[in-house]
Amino acid sequence: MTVTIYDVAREAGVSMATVSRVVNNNPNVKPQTRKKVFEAIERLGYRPNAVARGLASKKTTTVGVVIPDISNQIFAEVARGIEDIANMYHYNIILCNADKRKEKEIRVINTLLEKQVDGLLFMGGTVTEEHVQAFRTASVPIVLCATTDEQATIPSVDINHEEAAYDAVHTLLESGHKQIAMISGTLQDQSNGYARYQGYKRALEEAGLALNEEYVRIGNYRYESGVDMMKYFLELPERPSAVFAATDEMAIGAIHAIQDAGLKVPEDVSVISVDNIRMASMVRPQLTTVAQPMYDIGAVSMRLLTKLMKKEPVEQNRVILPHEIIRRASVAQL
Amino acid sequence: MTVTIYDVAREAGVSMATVSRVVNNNPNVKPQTRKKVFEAIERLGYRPNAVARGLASKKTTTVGVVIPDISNQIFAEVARGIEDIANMYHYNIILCNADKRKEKEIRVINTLLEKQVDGLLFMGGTVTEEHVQAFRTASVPIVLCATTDEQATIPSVDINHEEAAYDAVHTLLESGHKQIAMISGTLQDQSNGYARYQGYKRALEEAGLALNEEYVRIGNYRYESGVDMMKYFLELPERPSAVFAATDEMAIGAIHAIQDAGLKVPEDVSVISVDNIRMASMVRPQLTTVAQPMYDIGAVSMRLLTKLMKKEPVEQNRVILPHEIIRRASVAQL
DNA sequence: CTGTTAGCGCGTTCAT
DNA sequence: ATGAACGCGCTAACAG
Repeated sequence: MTVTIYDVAREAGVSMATVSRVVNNNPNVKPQTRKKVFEAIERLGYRPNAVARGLASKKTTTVGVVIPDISNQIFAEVARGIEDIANMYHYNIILCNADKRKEKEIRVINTLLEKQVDGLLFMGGTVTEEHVQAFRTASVPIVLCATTDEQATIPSVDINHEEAAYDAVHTLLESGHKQIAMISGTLQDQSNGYARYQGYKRALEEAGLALNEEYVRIGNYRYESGVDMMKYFLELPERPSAVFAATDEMAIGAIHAIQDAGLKVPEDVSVISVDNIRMASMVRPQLTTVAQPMYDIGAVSMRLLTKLMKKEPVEQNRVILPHEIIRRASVAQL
Repeated sequence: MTVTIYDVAREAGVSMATVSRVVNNNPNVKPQTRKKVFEAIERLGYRPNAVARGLASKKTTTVGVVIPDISNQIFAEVARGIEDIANMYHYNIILCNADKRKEKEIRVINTLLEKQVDGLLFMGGTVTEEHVQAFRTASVPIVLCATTDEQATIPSVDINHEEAAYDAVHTLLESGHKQIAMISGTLQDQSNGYARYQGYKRALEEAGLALNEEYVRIGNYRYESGVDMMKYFLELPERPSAVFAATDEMAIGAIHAIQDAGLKVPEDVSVISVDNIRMASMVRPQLTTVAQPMYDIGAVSMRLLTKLMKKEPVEQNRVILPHEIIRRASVAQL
């Protein structure tokens, strides 16, 4: 039924070793023989069995990627970067969605390892002790992508979230704002939620401004929570003149909440955030935000992983990519 | 170095066959023996090798999914549906991005087949003769997801795009609009671009309205082209009173082009489209659109595939899911 | 340049 | 209920 390397060998009148050489581009084959083999392959419709190959060679030319949420623009963009570089180095990708649930993350890490991937890219999400534990049992390299572990023991590629947030708030400060609210992500989330909140805090402190608890709400990174939290701020006796959202999505929600209340952005309230997803320029007014280089994060982490897999020397196990403020139209000068 | 079923067998004082039985939940094992084996597995940190297992059993419990564009909200949503059902039936997913390029689509189909997936889900995109050819060489079931082939020979799950478009335009007609422009996708794209254009045409015809060539522009499904095409319409001597966009993204672009020109939606121009992506309710005014059940398309197609893989009987090889108009705020009554 | 041979780690008869 | 032995399709020495 299925045609094997053996059938091809018989059809071409050579040994299976020769067929294997041809298929694997081994130069040690006479051109004529090579041609015969190719013809036999064509005639029989032979398709190499990657599973058998993987077992024999102990390599699958496949890397596993765990993604927290496939429907999140940010991760999708990072994934593109990963993909492109993977392709370039002839690796295939197994993308596994983990729903942002730790239990499922651990599970997919293990199935990926069972499938004998040559390397693993763990994207986004918080890296707990349990994760580190699971990574430790792996015999292949792993790199964290768009996240880091607290002990900084695992190779990773990310931006400095604290600084990005600091820069965003600082931009507001520069424009004369003093009543700056924040729509944060969960403080449990080490690398994103917590770090961005810390950046907000530091910027205020350095400006000599007191932290007002009423001015900090915790959202869930999504649009709807941006709307809700902004509504809350709008009803405060002393309305903030600007708000910093931890993500673009929440910022866009905030913009709409402001508009729905009959106010204008940025005239009445300024909005800024971090991310620079495509949607940031698909709102009116267009969103001013601190861009994180999503594609590059993916690309660089995949590149790092290829080096690790090939046991090439790497200069840096832990790379921080630069962020950049994109000034659009959602922040007013006071 | 790597611990195999053999090591476990020795450690537990049984044969490898017994270990295999335990790992595969074969009931023919004395509870006590089972316990011993589990302990040995634990002690050694044994992790089954899915590659070896795949070779021996000729099953990988993995299905391949080719996705045209991972950063497209629609496909991401469909993928979630696929994922959930796959999980339910204990299949793993290999997600492969194909960049909407035919050549790459064919390539990933082949690598997926080489990897011995138990089934294949082909998502979105146009299905050409070449695709059908590649599918034919497969010895595993394949289902098309959010697309169909012209000859209707391959199992598929989709909506009726022609009717969805018809309903959208009909909604405009009902509201009294007579000058209805369309921002279409490429007419080369059988299942989406072309079909939706046909629906537009039929609705106009049935209403006794002439098709005005100036009122039809071809976009590329994305926001920017929605902006551009709308600008074109706005400069026409006789501005349309409503526009039907083939996708929500282009519709949102159109809304912003209208607003940027100092006009209002829907007072000056109404906008409607097909898709109902999350962003549709993340604009002002919120977008009226014909919803396609993206999650369900994914879920149903995966369910169909599981049946095919298990050789269970299926009632319908080709399922059309219902669409539904979501009335929000972008269409005015004239 | 080509063929022979021995596994890779595991599922699966077939005995016992 | 358990074990011995074979083979899945291929790569990788080793010979020649």
